[in-house]
Amino acid sequence: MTDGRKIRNMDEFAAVCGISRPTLSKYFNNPDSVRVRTRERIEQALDQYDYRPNVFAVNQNRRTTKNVGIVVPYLPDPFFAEIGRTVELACLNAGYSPILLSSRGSASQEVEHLESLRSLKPAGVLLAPLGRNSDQEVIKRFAEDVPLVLFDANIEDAGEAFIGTNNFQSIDLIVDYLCRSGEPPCFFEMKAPSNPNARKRRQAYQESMGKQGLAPQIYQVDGDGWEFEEIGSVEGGKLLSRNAFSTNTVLCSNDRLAIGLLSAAYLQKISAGHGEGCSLRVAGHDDHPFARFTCPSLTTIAQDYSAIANAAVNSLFGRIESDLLPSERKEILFDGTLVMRNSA
Amino acid sequence: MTDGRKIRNMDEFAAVCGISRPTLSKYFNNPDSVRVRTRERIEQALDQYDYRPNVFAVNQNRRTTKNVGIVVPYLPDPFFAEIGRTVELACLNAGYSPILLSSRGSASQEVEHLESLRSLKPAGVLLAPLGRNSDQEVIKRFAEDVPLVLFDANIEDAGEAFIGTNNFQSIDLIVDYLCRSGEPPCFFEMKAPSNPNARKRRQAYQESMGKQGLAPQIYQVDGDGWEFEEIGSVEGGKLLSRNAFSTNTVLCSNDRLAIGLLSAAYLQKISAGHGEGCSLRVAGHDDHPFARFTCPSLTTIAQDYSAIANAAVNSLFGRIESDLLPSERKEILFDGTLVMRNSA
DNA sequence: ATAGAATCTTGACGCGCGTCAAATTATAAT
DNA sequence: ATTATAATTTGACGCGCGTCAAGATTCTAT
Repeated sequence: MTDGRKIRNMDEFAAVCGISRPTLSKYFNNPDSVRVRTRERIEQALDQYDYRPNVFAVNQNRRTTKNVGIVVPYLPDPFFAEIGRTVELACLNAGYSPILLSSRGSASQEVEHLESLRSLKPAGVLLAPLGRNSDQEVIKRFAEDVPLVLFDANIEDAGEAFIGTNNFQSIDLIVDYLCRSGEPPCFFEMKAPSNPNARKRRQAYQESMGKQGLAPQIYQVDGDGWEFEEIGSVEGGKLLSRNAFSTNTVLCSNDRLAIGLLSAAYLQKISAGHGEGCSLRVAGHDDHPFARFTCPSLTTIAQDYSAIANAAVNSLFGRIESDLLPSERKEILFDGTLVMRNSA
Repeated sequence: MTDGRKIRNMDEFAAVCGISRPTLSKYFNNPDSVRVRTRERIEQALDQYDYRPNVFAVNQNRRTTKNVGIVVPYLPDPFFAEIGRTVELACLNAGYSPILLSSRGSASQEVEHLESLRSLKPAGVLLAPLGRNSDQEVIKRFAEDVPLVLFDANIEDAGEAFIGTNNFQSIDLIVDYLCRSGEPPCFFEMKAPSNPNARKRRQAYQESMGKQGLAPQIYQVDGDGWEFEEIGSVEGGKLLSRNAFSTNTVLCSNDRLAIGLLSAAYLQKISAGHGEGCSLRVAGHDDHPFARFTCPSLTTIAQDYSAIANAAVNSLFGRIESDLLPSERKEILFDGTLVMRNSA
């Protein structure tokens, strides 16, 4: 349907569609800001000659762009791929241009991303920080210039808002379930977790056990980086073979550790699950995309991906579009839901 | 170390560092194109006043940018996350700005990404096409305007080059291994695979079996979309419970199907593996990041991610930097390696 | 039909940088 | 020291679009 002539810029397009350039500019900025008849004429011309405003010229001149940065700690981790994708979609639906970046587990990469985002004059940035390793000062300074919303992992006082899962609720939920359905759980985690959620979950576990009048038992293993399955498998395997767990029920700080632990159990021919003849129950947290396919399938807590993504996006756009000064910092926590499968 | 004054543009930076603006422009375009002493002066000023050229202004005026688009079919798939990440790194190391996009399994999204990349005036695009579902005509037309290199999945005659794995070699390798170590394999795949690699692997399987004088047995199951584990689990589970496989050895078209199949076997208490008392051997293809943690761990073919990524990137940059006309289309195939684990 | 408000057109400037030609200066080689 | 060569400076234009003010044209309501 495209005409032979190629439109090189807005002036030429203005010529062929008989609308002045400033009006076109207004239209592209917001189609509803022009009269209906004008809009129709423009859109008619638009699918006759396929013209798009030059992105660079547009962004150079607008005081603020429609770009939104999304930075996650580690994209090959399916959890972050999933939530990153959801946030991305929410941005698109709101008419913004999302740019999804992965910090690859490195704080300097995280800062680097923020710096290069800054030069894209983004309308705002959605950041799932690395956590402990993040350069918190840099992030706070960044938030002074650019509207910033944190999700998944919190950094005190940084950004406009934090959206995440209520680890105290979710851990309490699964601890309660585990206690009701069998032996009380011990807690399996990494010694120096980079993710602040991990610390919250440990505390939550301790609280929950306390509430039930039980003594918490925590097993912390060495390990660094993002190879959680490997760590769960190797270090968890050691604990299993030493018969070190004080109960037959292990609550893992996250699903990826649980996946590793289950694979170690399998190797040692320890049959995991909640059925007859099973000697090990394993539970996780996050409802990892892979959790349905572990052997046995993993009982876990599902975070409400889309609720978190939407709340984060709305929180950011609310701030952006109401030109108000940053209001008081908000923290929104969503409840997790228990996903009962076969491992516990 | 930054001075109080803020540099707003290249003119101001030229003033404070005593170098003319055109020379600065040259420097930012290529630091080695200016005299050493000049470069030193610039870089000295550069970390005194932190100035960065405006991305939009730069890209608006350069005939071709340093942007490189990377489009993969589905980013939540760890395989593509991994290879996408590797390609991204290779671009960064070559001094380009990668933009990683996911088609989310949709052909229209794939085309949309190409269109929006076009308006970023990219130096080139690296595309792992959806395959069967891709709009091949659009992609070919796109390649007329923008240097394009395909990887992972081929589209005949599209782009400058295709880089992938030699499925005939890799499948032959694993078929041979499976035959030597036990019963010859049957082949498990989806009925209408969107990925062209799947078709090649089926052919390769048939050829390999033929070479050994054996009759191929192919099981094709229904299923659409990207939930391969689910399909492998549900449909593979049906086959298992009907005892439909003609041999105890199943070669899956890819690891994700195999992961699903293994989970189904576990559910049905069929012990998979190559050891004593095992009644099912399962093999996959791709060396999925989780293949090490399935139960049992998955014997599979490892694709050489980084070789593919580097070859793709080099192929693209070779074309970009030598301003030659597109030379003859190249196809580079890398051999896969056998990863022996416990499932077969 | 007519006034008033809403919308559009005209013309012009600016954004920050790429790029070019001519003039000037620095460097290397004789 | 002289010359050839390479690098830099100066001044200027253009890229494509945002934005503004003044005037012309619609539209809406009475």
